[in-house]
Parts: sequence; C-alpha cells; structure tokens
Amino acid sequence: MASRTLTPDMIVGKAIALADAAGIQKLSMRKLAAALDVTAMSLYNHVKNKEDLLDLMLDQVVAEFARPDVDGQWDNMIRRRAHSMRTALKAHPWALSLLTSRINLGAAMFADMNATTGCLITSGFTYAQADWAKNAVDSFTYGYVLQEMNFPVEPDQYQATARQFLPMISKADYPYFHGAAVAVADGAYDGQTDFDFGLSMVLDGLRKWQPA
Amino acid sequence: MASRTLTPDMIVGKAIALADAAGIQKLSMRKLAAALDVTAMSLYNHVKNKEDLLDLMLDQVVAEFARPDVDGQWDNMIRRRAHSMRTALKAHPWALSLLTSRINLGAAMFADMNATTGCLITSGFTYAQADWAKNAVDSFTYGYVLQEMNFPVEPDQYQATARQFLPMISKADYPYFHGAAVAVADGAYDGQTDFDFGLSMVLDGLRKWQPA
DNA sequence: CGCTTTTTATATACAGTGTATATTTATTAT
DNA sequence: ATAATAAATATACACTGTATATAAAAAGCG
Repeated sequence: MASRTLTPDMIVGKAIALADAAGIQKLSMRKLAAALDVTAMSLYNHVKNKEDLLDLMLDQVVAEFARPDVDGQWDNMIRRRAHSMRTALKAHPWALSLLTSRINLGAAMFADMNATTGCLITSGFTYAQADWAKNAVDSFTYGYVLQEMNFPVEPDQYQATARQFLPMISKADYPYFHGAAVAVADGAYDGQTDFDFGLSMVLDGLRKWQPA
Repeated sequence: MASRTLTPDMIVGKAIALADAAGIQKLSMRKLAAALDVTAMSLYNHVKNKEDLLDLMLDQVVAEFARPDVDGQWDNMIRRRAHSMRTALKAHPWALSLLTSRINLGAAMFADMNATTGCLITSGFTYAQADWAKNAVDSFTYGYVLQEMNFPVEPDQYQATARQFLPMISKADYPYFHGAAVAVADGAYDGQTDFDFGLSMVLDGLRKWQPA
C-alpha cells in the first residue's frame, strides 16, 4: 500500500474521535491504526510516540478555548473564555486529566496564554496581577469541571438518585451527609450548582484590583 | 509459603509508597507484589483488582484531609480543610488525577462530606448553600493544585527558567506571553501566586450568604 | 522515460501489562 | 488427626507500546 494519505491531522482527529466516543483508556495505537485502515507502526511515521500523540490531542482541545480579544472588555472576555473552556473540556472528557498530568507546550496553548495575558494587560493589570487572575480563573474552572464530570448522575436524575442512595448513607454515622441527601430527595434543593455564579465571585474579586 | 501476613492495609500502604516514589504509571501489580515479596496473583486475595486498589489508595489520601469540626468557626474550618487538601494532594501527586477520573465512595470521603456539610449547616447555611460552598472551595483547590503541580519548575527557579525560555517565546507572535516571561526574567514579578489569597476570595463570596 | 533517493507502510518480535484459571500450600476448625 | 478453608503460586492469555528490519510506493533528477 503506502498510499501516502496519512497525515498527523488525520491521526490526531481520529484519535480524538475515538477517545470522545469510547474513552481514553480504550485508545491504543493498534485500534487507532485499525480505524485508519493502517498498521500500528505506520502511525510512528507521523507521530513520535503515544505521548506525543496525546500532546497533540490536548493542544487541539486548547484550540477550542475562546481566545480573549486583546481590546475587549476584560471581564466579559475572561468569562467567555472560561465558559468555552468548560464546554470544550466536557466535550472531550479525557482532556482534563491530560491537562492534569502533562506539560502542554503546543501552539494553541501559547496563543491562549498570550491572548489571555494580553487582554488583562491592556485593561490595566500588571503582569503579576494578570498571572494571578488567569491562575484563579483556571483553577476554579478546571476544578469545577473536574467535579461536574465525575459526578455519576445527570442533573435531571439527582432527585431519583438521592432517593435510591439514601439507605446507603447511615443517618447515625453521617447525619449531615444524610441530611443533604434528604434535601435533594425531598425536592427542597435540586442539587445543582452554578458555574457562572462561582465564576462571578472570582471576577468580582479581581475587579477590586483593576485601576480606574 | 502462604504465610498469612499479607493484608489489604499493607498492600495499599506499599502501593501508595511506590506511587509516591516512582509515579503512578510505574505501579504495576507485579512490581507491587515483588515489593511485598509475593506473587502478583496473591494480591487478588485481598484486593478485587487494580481499580479497587486505586480506589483504596485514593480514599487513604482523602483521609488526610482535615475534617471540619461541626461546631467550629466555618470559615476557619473550611480554610483549614482546603490547606490540608492542598498538602495531601501535593504529597501524593498521583491522587488528583485519580480524583479526576473516578467516583470515590470510600469511608474517608463519606466522613469528609459529612463533616464539611455539617460544619456549614450548623453555621446557618442551608443544604443548598453548603453544597454550593463545598463545590466552589473544592473547585478552586483542585484546580489550583492541578496547575501548581504541573508547573515544571520550582518557585526558586522561576527567574532562571524565564531567562532560559525567553528565546523560545517569539516576541512578534506572542508579545504578551513574551512580556510575562520578561517580567519574571527581570525580577519585576517573582512568578508566584498565592493559594490563600484566592481561597479568601471564595470565602468572602460565601460570607455574604451567611445569615447573621 | 528510467534510475536513484527518500518517504511511508508493513511484518515481526519483545518486554511489559492486568487478570482468569487451576493447583499447591498453609492455616483454622472439628 | 483429619477435613475444611483460606491464601499463595504457577501458568497462560489477550492486550499494550514500540524497536528493528523489510518491502513498497512516491518524489527527484538525468
């Protein structure tokens, strides 16, 4: 064969599709190659190794982050970026744990860093403040999505699930955990948290620093 | 042999020690067994499978979180818990990505959930508010540690590293990223963010909700 | 065009993984 | 002491990533 049709983009794209569909732990070089009608070793002509492939996949996800306009209203820009991060990380559930466990030096990450810093700098923040602001927003966003994704049930199933698990949470041993489950089971609380509200809290805190 | 000395605690303890020392990806059932002077399959008499082992390891880390006193001052308690979470997650660098990728139903997690919720409830928060507060603090903490741990250089090396990497960050393509690196390289900013300061921001936001 | 060089795909192989199954050994209960 | 139970082992299988060597196809050049 050697049909010369294979490209890194095809490989990364198919890898993302497979990981999205079946989970990252089901992604092997052999399966990926098979999905591309090729042998496993062919992939190594276009990608250094699996680690390299994972780096490329991750940077593709970072490319989906909405990049702040340098001239935009900083809080709107940062909020838009944070929401798009949440969307992208949820669309590719494997991405956050990659972000957790490796250093990303891809082009998209460079561009994101530059745009986010730039937007804050042109709004009057210092480099130190911009660094801190990005860190705080990213921390909250990553952590929120992390918890949101791992939560084993869909929001519309919270009440039913709370009812189901209630017997497993000993009222004697864990009275408040039990109480929390009761509150959801009884419909006193829908069990949902609000990403934008928490984000606003962080942005409010940042606003105090902005000059003029 | 069959010397009957092996226990789940020994297995989990040794697994944590190995993972702390060499990284979670170096932890295999064979290596773990060898470190315990035993065959791989012996482990399966005490642990369901590797997934189960990871769950047990993770819950051991959660057990290191400082549990709020139900009668304590809520903001001090939550702050203390958050700091201890950061300490524990940094002491076991593999733990956060497990927390990222699995549902923890261990005893320590139950206790942590109960104590944290209880402390907030007795301080006058509703169950809904307590849930949201825990979510926000955990989000920030997880995300902060996530970024902190992945950062490839130690704080006292920031300046030297910034100088070293400066040529790799094109001033034309990434002016603000470049500017940020220059700020650190020149010593205008030490490159450090403050966990407690960000945490205070979240706690300030929560305080507005607390009745009386 | 033909011939050479370079690129890409393949085939094979190896060391490592988790773990199912069957067997042997050691402890406990009767 | 013997039977029952529990735990350690031996073996084996289906996977994994990838090093190495080979074959095939494309590109460059006269």
